[in-house]
Amino acid sequence: MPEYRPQSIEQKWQERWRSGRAFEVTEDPGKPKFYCLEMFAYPSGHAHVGHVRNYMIGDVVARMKRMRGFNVLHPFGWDAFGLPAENAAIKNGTHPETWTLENIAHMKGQLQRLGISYAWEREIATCLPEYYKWNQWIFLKMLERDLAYRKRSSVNWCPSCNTVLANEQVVNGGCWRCGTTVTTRELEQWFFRITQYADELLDDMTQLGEWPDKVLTMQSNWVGRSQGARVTFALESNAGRALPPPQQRASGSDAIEVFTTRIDTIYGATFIVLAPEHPLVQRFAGESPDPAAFRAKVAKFTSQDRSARLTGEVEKEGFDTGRRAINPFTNEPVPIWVANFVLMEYGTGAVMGVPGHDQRDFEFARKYGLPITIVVQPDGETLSAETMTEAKPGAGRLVASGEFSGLDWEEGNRRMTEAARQRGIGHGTVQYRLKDWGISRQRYWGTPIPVVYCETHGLVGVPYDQLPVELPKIAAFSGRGDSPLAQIPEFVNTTCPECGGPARRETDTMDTFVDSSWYFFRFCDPRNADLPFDPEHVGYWGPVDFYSGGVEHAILHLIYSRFFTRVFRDLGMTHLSEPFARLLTQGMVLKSGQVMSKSKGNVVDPDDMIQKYGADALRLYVMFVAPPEKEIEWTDAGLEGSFRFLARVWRLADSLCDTIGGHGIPAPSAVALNDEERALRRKTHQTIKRVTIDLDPRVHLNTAVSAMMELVNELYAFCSHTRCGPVSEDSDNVGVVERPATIAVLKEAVEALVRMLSPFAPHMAEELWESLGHRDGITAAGWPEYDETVAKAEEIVVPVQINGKVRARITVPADTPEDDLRTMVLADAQVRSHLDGRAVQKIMVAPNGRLVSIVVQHG
RNA sequence: GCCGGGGUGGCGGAACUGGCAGACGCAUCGGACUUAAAAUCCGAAGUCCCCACAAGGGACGUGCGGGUUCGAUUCCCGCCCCCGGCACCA
Repeated sequence: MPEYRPQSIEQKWQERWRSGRAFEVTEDPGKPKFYCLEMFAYPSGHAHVGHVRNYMIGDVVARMKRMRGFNVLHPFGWDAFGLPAENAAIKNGTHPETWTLENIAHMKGQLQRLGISYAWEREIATCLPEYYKWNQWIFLKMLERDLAYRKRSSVNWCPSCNTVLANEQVVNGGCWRCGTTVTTRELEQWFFRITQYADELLDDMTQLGEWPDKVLTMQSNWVGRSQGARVTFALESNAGRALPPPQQRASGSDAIEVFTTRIDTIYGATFIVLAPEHPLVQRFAGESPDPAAFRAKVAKFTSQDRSARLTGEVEKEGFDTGRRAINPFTNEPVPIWVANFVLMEYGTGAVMGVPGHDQRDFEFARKYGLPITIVVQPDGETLSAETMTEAKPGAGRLVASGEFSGLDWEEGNRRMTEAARQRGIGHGTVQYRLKDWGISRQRYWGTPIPVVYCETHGLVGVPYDQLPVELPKIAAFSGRGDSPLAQIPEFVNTTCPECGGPARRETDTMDTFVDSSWYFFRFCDPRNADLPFDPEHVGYWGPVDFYSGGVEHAILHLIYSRFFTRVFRDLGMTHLSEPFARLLTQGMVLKSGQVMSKSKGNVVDPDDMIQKYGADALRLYVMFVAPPEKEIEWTDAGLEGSFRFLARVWRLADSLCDTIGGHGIPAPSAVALNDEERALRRKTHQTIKRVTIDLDPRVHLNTAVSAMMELVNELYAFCSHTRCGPVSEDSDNVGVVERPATIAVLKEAVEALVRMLSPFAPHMAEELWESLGHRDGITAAGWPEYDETVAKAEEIVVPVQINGKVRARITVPADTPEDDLRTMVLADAQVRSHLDGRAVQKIMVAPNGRLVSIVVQHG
């Protein structure tokens, strides 16, 4: 008997799949489609087992769906633009393109050695002009529809390297290369107007029933919708005059507009706080008695570390501007302060301070001696402004709120919003945390933004027929100066498409998240030279039915992809709004409790494991050790266990293939079976049922493997009794199985097992399938079917509880009627000894006769 | 602080809708085979207690404390801890 030697088998089948184009697909209206996708890879160099876990999970699903008759699209590609390539160029002098393409070649080899069933002919790499051309195309469409626009925004700047830094190049506030403290600079940058879709992105999450709750929550936090109102506080100098009409007032500087979610507390608003960057602050400074001192106080706040201010690590501080505004509900003047905790980026950059009902305002008021007024009294409490030690946010009844006093706070909120609207001093509104997506990167290795700046025509999009704007080759990377592209005159200097006059190219490139926001559509039509994709192809394959990847992409990538899908929809290129029907976020692979990384030196290279145990054992181990969503701790012993299991299956099938591989073996349903044969057949069908459901729809890959292990254990026991198969070798008289019924049930069991195992261990399964006498490959063999009546147990063991404790077990035929069951239980000797003569108060049978429960008097 | 997920043997993990807790595997121990070992095959095993031992029996046991129920890992209430997200967001 040949030993299980995975290496030669795996090479053999990988070569056959490749030459037979086994996983390439075309559209087939006669078959249901299934689009199975794993997040494509960043070609960082060598993939470790943590990276490839995701691909193995997807491959099990793809292979299983193929066997179940689906037309499966399972493509792969490379998220090939990005900073590490550029960093490598700066450090080692390798060109980003060379570095990237070499990494792709290596990682592709690793994936092929794992036997992942990709349609490699559809492979894409985002760094190729044939791909990024379409990023530019999409950008121009967005520009036309006012979904792309320019505005000033700040970037990280290293004053020593004299260059812009990406967020990930800022380490603890310093430059990644020289450690110099990073400052910020204002630059004109490009934005995508994702906020236009904020409501839709939030509301449509109800359609994402097959996404993890975790991801939905994260996205919903990210969009951060809050319902509230904008209210205008007039400046005191204008208090005597009648207010001008609202449209003039909103833009005028004689009033302050605040955003609040609790307009019902406005009678308790005893001060106003402006962000240091608020436009009125500069005016107040100019009008103040000592403008220099005023500005110095403002500058103290604006110079505070940006991120620290945003995260609230800086102590709350403020100062009184000396100016006052009129609370439009109380008509009382309130002081206007400036403080570092108010952010210009959110809302209107001005807030009303309600210290009685907002903890932050409370602390601020106590610190600076500002008045506190209670305007909401919670049920069963009487608050007092003098004695309270913290603010009381939340529910209650309005007090000291004029005509609104006595109302419940929610009702008050509605009425006061309406009152503000009627009086022209405010309106209900919705505020989002989500901001427009800044896509400009002052980097080389990305998609050039297809825009030129003409001296006479200003900003002009590059015409579609001139796409792509190709990245020029750069000889050397210094990591200094402006955008690398700005340093190449041949690139920068161009002509205006409108007038032919001199023009300057945009030198920023796009955020690489643009590349990944639509690649799943490109896979449907990867070589299209006229469009990003043909709507017909996406119409057939879309949406992605099963998408898996790391939870680190829960927000950005997944929300940008949802945004892009809606943009394509509005361009008439797809009917879809949601790109991914089902999402699985796979857990990480840890080694000694830590994430694998090159710097920690704890990476496990799949190639090493393949060499030692084979790709099949590696795949099986990773699937078996935990559910796909959970993180796993790598152990060599576990991998060895999986190898042992595969070798056990190998010995079983190999030793039986002469017996069960022949022709003319009857179907198990056509012959009379003895008890043992019937039991094996039942186990076979039970296993098929469990594995089928565990894989689809549940994707509980670990329990599917357990079920197959149980079947193998049962098969070994069966062989041991019938003296055949792998256990016959040891014995003196090798058992030759002659009973056709035995052969029939063995054949059914082994063939079902091999087929079910094939998504996990495809090479071995193909090899065994072939040695069992099949020619057409295991995918064509289809998924085994189970017969519910065969799977059903004939006899069941019914536990008997007496006062909640299991005291006996009786074996009865399945489907014993409840009444009979009661009688049998009460007649059972064991039960009677436990009853000990006590009277039965109650006896009940669990649904399907799974358990009998008796209640007796204690005694 | 708000939101989401979780806490089960020595370890990874099972348990579909409230019905035998610990499937399957790892590690461990024992037996068979072997001159021996490895490999393989077969078997044991939650904890504690009773019994000289075994057979057998009992108590306890799914983070903690209560509750509902004939019956709770599962449902409800109140806590503790761990992981993840958001957060001076008005």
